[in-house]
Amino acid sequence: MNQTLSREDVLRYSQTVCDGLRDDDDGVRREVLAHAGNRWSLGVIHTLGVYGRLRHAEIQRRMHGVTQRMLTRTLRSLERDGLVIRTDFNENPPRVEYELSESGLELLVRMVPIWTWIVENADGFRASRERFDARNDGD
Amino acid sequence: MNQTLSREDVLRYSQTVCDGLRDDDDGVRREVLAHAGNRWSLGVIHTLGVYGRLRHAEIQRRMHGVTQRMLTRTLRSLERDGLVIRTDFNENPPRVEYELSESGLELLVRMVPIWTWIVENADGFRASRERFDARNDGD
DNA sequence: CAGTATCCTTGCGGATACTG
DNA sequence: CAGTATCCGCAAGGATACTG
Repeated sequence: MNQTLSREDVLRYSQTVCDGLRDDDDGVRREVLAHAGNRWSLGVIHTLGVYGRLRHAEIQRRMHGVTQRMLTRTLRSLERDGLVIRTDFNENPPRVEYELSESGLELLVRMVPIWTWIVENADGFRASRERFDARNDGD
Repeated sequence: MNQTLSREDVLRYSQTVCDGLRDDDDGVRREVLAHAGNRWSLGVIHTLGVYGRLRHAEIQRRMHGVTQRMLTRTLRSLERDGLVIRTDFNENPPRVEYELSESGLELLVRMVPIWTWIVENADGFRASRERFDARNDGD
């Protein structure tokens, strides 16, 4: 849990964040980052990471609660940024397979520590919220 | 760039993602994760990480383009999840200072690799998008 | 200075029905 | 099977004005 990472360690590296956030004219960086935070992207990346090549319906079956529409949208935006590779076999009935690109795998690798940390500390977050809400009820 | 991380390495760790995404009744985990991906949260966390304790207006000055309203909202939600500590000195004129909590620093630590990776590969993402858009123009 | 209050636009996410 | 096409509610994000 304790990373024995001093504030100085963080600062040394995190200057990149500042620089990167500023000159992002087209917003690409922020949008790639958004893949980490939105409803389905991480789930898709993870599913493809674990199971390899999958068809549309197979992904949907392995994820909880995605609609067909949102899955399509998510896959499109991931494909656009090169994180997911789409292969259309042009068959009838249609067969399309999705797999994680090298890039997508790299993102997954870097997301795992964060997600693990969140899961481990979920109770702490919940508690913090309860305290906050209690404090702000009496206003 | 090459992480020499095999697909197996990733899978070993990333099972947590799957488990964590499923039984998240109140959505706390996903919402904490969202701090990583939304417009301003990461910027605030980074700014407080670099500069330490800051007042509302000082944060705004150091970030590019945040409105007062969005900064307040962002700070509130971060405070609620215990990532940021708010200290109100109850003075007049008002003085309120914000700083990163231990928890917030831990998130920042885990965000730095992702952000660094995104910044380094931004050109690749841009290129991927152009190819994608070109492909899908001819439809 | 550190906020609220108000109004507005945009896009996310979901439900449902339809198509090649 | 792998999508589109519609329609919808909701929250993010922004502009502007006001307050203790």
